[in-house]
Amino acid sequence: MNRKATDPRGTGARSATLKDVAEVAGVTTTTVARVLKESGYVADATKARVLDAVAATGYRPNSLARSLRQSRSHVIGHLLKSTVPNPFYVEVARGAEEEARARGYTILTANVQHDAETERRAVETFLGWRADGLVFSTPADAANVEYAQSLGVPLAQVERPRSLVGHRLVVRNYPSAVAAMRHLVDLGHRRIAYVGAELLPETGPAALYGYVERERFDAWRDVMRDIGAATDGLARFGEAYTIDQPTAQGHGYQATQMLLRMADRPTAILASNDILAAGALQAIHEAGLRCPDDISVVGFDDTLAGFLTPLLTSVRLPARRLGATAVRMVIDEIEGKGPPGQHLALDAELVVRRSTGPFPLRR
Amino acid sequence: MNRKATDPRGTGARSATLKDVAEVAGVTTTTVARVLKESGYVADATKARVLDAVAATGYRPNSLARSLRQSRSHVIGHLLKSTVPNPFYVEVARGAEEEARARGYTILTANVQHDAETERRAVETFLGWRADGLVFSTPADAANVEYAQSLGVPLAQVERPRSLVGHRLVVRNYPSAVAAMRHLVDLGHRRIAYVGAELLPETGPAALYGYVERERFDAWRDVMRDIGAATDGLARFGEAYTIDQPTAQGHGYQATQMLLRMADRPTAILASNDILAAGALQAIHEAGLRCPDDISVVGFDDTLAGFLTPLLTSVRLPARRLGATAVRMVIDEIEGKGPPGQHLALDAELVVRRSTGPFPLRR
DNA sequence: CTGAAAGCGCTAACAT
DNA sequence: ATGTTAGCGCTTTCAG
Repeated sequence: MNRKATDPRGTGARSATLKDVAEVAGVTTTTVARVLKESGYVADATKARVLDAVAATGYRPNSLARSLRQSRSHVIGHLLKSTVPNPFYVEVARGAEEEARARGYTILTANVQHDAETERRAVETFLGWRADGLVFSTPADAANVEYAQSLGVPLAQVERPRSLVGHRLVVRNYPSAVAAMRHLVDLGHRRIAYVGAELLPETGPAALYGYVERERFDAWRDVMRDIGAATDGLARFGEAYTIDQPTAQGHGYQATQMLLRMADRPTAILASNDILAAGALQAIHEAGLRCPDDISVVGFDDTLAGFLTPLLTSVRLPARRLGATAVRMVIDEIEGKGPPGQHLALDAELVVRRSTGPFPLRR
Repeated sequence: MNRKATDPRGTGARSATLKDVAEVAGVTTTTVARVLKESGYVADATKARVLDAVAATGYRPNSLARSLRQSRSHVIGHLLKSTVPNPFYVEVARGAEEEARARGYTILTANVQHDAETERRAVETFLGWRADGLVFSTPADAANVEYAQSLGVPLAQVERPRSLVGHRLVVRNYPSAVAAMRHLVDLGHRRIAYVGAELLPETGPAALYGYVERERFDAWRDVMRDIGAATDGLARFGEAYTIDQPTAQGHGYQATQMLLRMADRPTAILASNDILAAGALQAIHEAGLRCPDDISVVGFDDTLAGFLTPLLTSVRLPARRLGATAVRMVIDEIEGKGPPGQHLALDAELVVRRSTGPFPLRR
């Protein structure tokens, strides 16, 4: 058998090339290629011989060579801000992978946590592989997004876009937060606290980043105003969580402790994510109170909700669809099937579980 | 400026090639290459001109071309069994990525959940990209691993190896489970229940897969025997969790309900993972009991532990190191720096939090 | 110290 | 219905 090519590891397993197949089938590489991509006319007899040869040689197309030749890699680079401890991004990644595979693309993933420098290097790596498009699932730094954009690479930003370039995909946080609040109000609550991450300024580049928290907070404020409830001292902001110290004993825990010490303490809490809500549940438990009997809690993201005690009422984000849609937009743009720079907002859904109950208590 | 090459999207952003740089610097591609990889003699003056040209053209090496030419892609394919809802695999992925980047490799990831067919396709994709090595972070099907092995691709299996090929990396579950049990025994517990996933047969291909659960169970059984405690009715097996219905209300919950109904109910529970432990906490809470006052709980994996109420005592797995080490072994083999087929076991560590307390109660 | 030339495996335009 | 040919961008001998 033909073994003239390189075989670095000496495994004797150099994979067959088109040429190998062609020789076995007694045709040229062109014909083999035609058979494999089912284009152009090939006689049935030849076709059969070629397919036999493909099977006999164990031929496997070389994506490297194809990409180089076509100046199209069919690779999408996916930059994930973080995946720990928040499974949200894992689902985004899955959605992205499924969509890409369905369209014949491969996803290159980089977990960049929240580091601008790591993100920059990942962009360079992806461009080195001549990725046809990029997806930033929550960009760490606007500069990186704009850099890629300036190079003409089709790209999408998922949640918390950092700038106005490329496709932007967000969650409609406001209405779902309003729904969560309405749920509490319908249960009879009027004294509802808000435990969230720090709000960033409304202007400047941070405005984009902060809109998730801002929308959730605005919903709380607006509903409270609509029902004519007092809000003094009921909104607590702090650091949602630190990636390297995943624990419920952070801001959610501490803020709730303070709320419970208030003379006129709240009867319900809207937390801006499940991690904060987990901290709230912990504080409630330690204070000897019961949820939802003494106080109701609503989370956001629906990541930990199903594992907490009691099962947490939370707002579920369309994570998988977010990833899939971002990839679809980018591929459509690459293939000239869709316009660039689309802006889309997907709906989230309130999942009612057991951490919310009526007030005043019926017993 | 030279724009003869393809520019499919008409962005005017065709990236510069070695040739472009060479023309600007007034040398040949050979010289540019020499400067870039800092090998061979290049006059300082030429070097400077080349570097200027690199900067001026915005040259970025084409990994596709380099890989094709060298028959070495510097790509490692990473097959992840699942990432939801268990953050364990996310950490494995991070470890793998960090190690790979440090060694100049790129990781291609595929989330294959638990599906053998998806896994097979991912292997094909990776081989299509001529990955230099593969890492199966918990293989779904032995056949896929053996197939890759038969092709001579260096590979590693992380936890739950399905066959005896390639590098195998596991966690020393037994001693850490013994440590967890000793912790409970030291607290005065003698009636300790075990809530785990179904044990698979000890022989046949499933034996490899089942060893994780088997080791954790064996530790429970052995310690119980050592302290002369009765074990009748105290071991409960079931489905740990279903990927698409992430909830604490599964086996852990139900098994604990049954345990709590026993006449001589256990004073502590060893759960074989945090999800089962979350279910146990839920059942305890709903039964009107308190943890650890009435019953202690120990989890495994330390994934949800930090978010549960009360904070769960759990065994932390060296997830990041697992991923990094698997990649290191594979790269070492690729580069001829290490032997193939290594078998390594890493230690896990008991993290004591608040779900475990003394028995009998001191109050 | 630098250059010329071949070729990695594939595709696509152009023959025949 | 099949073949010829010319590269994609890079690395690697081999010359000079």
